[in-house]
Amino acid sequence: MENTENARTLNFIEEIVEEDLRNGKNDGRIQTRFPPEPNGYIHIGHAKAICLDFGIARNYNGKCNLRFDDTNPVTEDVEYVDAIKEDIQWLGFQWAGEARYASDYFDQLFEWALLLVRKGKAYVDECSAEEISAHRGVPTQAGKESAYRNRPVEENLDLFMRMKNGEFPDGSKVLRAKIDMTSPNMHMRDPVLYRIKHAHHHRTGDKWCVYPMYDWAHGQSDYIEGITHSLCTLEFEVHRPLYDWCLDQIADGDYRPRQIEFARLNLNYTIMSKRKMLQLVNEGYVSSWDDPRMPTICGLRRRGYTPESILNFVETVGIAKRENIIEFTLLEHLVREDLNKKALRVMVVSNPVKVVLENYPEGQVEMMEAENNPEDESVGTRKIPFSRELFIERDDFLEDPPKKFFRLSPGNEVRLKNGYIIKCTGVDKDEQTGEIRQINCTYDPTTRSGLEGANRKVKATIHWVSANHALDVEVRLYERLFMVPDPDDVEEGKDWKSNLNPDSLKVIVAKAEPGLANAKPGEKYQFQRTGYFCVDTDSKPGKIIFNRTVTLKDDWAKILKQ
RNA sequence: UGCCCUGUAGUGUAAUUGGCAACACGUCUGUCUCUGGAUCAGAAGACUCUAGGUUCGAUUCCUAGCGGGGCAACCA
Repeated sequence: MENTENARTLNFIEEIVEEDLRNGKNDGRIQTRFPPEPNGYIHIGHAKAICLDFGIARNYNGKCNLRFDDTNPVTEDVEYVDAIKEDIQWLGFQWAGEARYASDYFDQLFEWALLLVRKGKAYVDECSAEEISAHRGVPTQAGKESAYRNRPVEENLDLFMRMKNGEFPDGSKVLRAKIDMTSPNMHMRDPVLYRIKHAHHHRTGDKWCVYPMYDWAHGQSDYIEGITHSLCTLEFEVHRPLYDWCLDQIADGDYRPRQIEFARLNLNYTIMSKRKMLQLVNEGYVSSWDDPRMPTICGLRRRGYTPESILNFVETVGIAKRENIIEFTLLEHLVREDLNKKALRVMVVSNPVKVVLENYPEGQVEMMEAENNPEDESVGTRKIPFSRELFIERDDFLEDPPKKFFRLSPGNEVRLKNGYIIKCTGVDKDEQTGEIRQINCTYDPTTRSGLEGANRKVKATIHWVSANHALDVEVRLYERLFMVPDPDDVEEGKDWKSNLNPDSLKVIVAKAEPGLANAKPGEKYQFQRTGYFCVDTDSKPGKIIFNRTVTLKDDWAKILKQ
């Protein structure tokens, strides 16, 4: 019974893998790879691919390589290489051996291209990009062959070598595969294999001035690395015939890597395009790639998301081939679930109003004991100072409360978490504005937490901090970055940025229990009754900064809406 | 007027390969509680895109439609 509980059904890729294993394909070897292009930071969508690629390897006793797909030097940079490595490791994965680079294979790739030319399967085209594009035709109509398509092998060889030697300017020539200009698959209409770029490459420097295209580099790199299952997203589906064609040109034995496509991850209320993320950073809509509002891995990390929550998310979302848009609430649920087990509970008042306990001795301070996490006894307890003057949340008091309001109101009792039961006797208001300046209460000395008298039933428990002991902390309250589920859904003339939420960040100063003065960057807390918070990397001793990861579920807020 | 992929509760993923459509999130009730958190119990919600066909029986197989997505970078 318990076994079936754990036996998750296989996704379609695992089915293929197990089938291959049963058939003894590739001698039972499982080899995958995660192939990011180092032209941006990786995001939660990449996390899906990472979990798949590394997960398959892990579960089937295989290996997963990390391979940077760095065939386009003009958009790529080492800055991204380091960040990508860090993010993968933070998620809990480790690639086999050293990180690899498509650029490691440039010599081999070039040799194979030469082989293609000699076989009469590739030619140097001197048409302009525009002409090539025009000749390619449209999906519903066949293309036209280039005038250079049938030149002699020797001439192609000579020209290609001279391309490599830097004799021609950028864009003047390309090497194209000779396949079929009438193919219904556009990618088979003599795809470009090499282009001239006199560009500095972040690894190979100025060695090359011809660079392979994705289609020539990717499958061949897979082949070199002995990849068995080359997993990628749906948009590469139409490339697969070309992927296979390229491999067939250079492979001799039975072994071939197999490309399998799955649907990428989409999340509502967010964008998943590196281009758009870059724009948000460059135009100052967010502070950086690791801004806690970004769906990047580093952004989520800074926001307070745990690797476990992201892994669970990817697992829950599943792998299939149909387009999907996942609800953000699922991600939030999973981070709450994880943080509920791990986060230490503390009391922080974000919108304070003063409470004075009229019958509590002036100058007296009691140290109250508080559980650090009711879900985990092993993390123990701590002491919090209690005194005559306290801060509570302004929202926890209502002078004229509706029926279902259980918190503090005149004549009503409420429990102070880890403290006493108090009763409101009245309020002091600003004569001009009517704003409540101070709430007056009496406390019942017999109801201290842990004492017999504390067992009395009280409708609500609220959190508090001692006014004289409170620590001022900066709290960054984050909301979703976009106001609408689909940020790309805009009316004529507007662009996706018009859907940005102007209130996605609100910074406040809150009153925290004094022990938080020692909070360290990265630590995660639950502000009781409020939400989960993570100490920001900008935080320093003397200036503690918290990022709100996610709010707690709030039934009262729901009642208010009704 | 082409090719490829894909249609199962609001969302996502299943259905042991042809046997009463399940799970998670979300929604709604209620229970419990020194967090209106967590927990626990329960409910609603799906003509499985449509129409034919094969079959005792179809989400599953076949045919034809329809809807959604992708493909026309010297990007990946």
